[in-house]
Amino acid sequence: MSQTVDRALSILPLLAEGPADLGKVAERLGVHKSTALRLLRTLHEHGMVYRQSDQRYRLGARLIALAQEAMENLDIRGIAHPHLVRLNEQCGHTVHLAVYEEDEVLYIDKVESRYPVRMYSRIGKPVAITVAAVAKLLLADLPEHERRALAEQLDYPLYTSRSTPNAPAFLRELDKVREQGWATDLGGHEESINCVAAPIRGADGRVVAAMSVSAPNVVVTADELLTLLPLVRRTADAISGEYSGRTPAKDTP
Amino acid sequence: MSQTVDRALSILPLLAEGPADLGKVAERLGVHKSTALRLLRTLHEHGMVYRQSDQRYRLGARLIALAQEAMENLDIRGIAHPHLVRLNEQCGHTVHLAVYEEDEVLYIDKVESRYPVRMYSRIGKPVAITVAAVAKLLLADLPEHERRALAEQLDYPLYTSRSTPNAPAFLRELDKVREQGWATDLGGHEESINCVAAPIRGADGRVVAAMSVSAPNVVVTADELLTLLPLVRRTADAISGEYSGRTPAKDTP
DNA sequence: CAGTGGCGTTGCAGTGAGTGCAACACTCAT
DNA sequence: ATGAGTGTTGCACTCACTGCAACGCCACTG
Repeated sequence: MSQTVDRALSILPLLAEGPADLGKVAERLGVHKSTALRLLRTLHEHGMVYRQSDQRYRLGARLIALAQEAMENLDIRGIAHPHLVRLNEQCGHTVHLAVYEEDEVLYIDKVESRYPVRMYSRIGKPVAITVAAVAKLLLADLPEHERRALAEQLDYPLYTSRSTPNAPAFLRELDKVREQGWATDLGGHEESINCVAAPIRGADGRVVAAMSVSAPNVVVTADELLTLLPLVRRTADAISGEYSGRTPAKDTP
Repeated sequence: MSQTVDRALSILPLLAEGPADLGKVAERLGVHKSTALRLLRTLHEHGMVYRQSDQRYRLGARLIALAQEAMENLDIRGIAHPHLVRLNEQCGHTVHLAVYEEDEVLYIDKVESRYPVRMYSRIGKPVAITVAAVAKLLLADLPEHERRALAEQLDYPLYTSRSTPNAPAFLRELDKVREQGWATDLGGHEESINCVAAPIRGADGRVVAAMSVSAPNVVVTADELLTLLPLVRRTADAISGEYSGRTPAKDTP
């Protein structure tokens, strides 16, 4: 809509790939160097980009700080966090909280496993949308046309032999997940890692977030992990109750 | 420099305070509603803002994802991380890694304490610049005029009775820190929390990052924490060596 | 249910902000 | 020295951005 802003914002993902110099930015944007310079300067004034000692630009600190505030303001996160911690204390495994937003699912909170073997993930990282248990729950709740449209436009990378292979299989899986009210990922993203997930709902019953417990095979088998399902669902329901205002937040017990 | 981009970027910190509707954004920017609308639309197309169900805008997912990539691309972080983990395994306390950038110091990595009592902090959060041990190290290394200028323009909030009260005291503290090559924060930010920190230097000897170990009084006294200083310094030096290319990265031992 | 106020949205004419050019300054290699 | 490769500046042109006014839409409300 606004050409100048559009160009300026296009610089950010470009720099996310790695530091770039003025010439490269101008080239990638398809504009004159002087134009790119002015855009970069404006971004710089706002701290969105940083000029390192070799004169190249990279993403700046303000961006990180803003993202930080953005996450703190997601009220579901603040409500859920103590519940996630308690669940982690009970089962010891990695606990994740994720939300859906504009064709992406991303982790917004995480409590690390207390076992020495940990899985790799980071808050803020978009999840493997076609296989992650939390993604299935969040997408399963979308209106049908939106869900179909999204499923069609997605890529279906074969992380493992158990990854969801294509859109029809994915849609079937989503139907199943919606019906049963919980989801799993059994080695669909990384061969040896299993997850079990449950939805968090708002007052209107819509799924606003999803949480999961993940553990590698070497710690517990998939079957053992599934025995945690009732606990995970109870936790998710407790968060739902508090989020939708049905249950007042408990005083720290 | 560029009015349109400048205005658009000004929207982001505004939304970081909390969701806002079109009228409020226009008012705060001092522009017409239609202008604000176009800026917001452009931001929206890039995923920087999100329009929630009540039509108000808040910061979007792409912003969080970008910040994520920004941090992953800081090479000091990748190099330091295994060292931080090892240090945490040895002492059990919370370990932080921080960098200075454009008048701010922010945490870019963290390994959680293994004790049940943890301190609050988050990756990406700007630190209390006038009291944090890592901040002292990073600022102490700035060129003198820059250091003085920054010290003058800072606020000196009295978090506790031991907080640095004003610019002259802060500059004296920085001189001391620069001379001794390490820094502490003994209850200057939170009454019961102490930190000990050491600098990480690049090939040219300039401080590029700082790391710290933090623990609350209830776990170890300040004196006990100080006995960890040699270990912290050795770890910082090991990271320095690897970062500046003197020591090749070890194979996982 | 017509009336009213508060929102977001659209089309348009005017103009000033953004653009690209060309020349310049600087730093490295050769 | 000489050259190629950077980033930077000043300027004339013009097109993209601006603000206005009118419109559509919902939620109240008397």
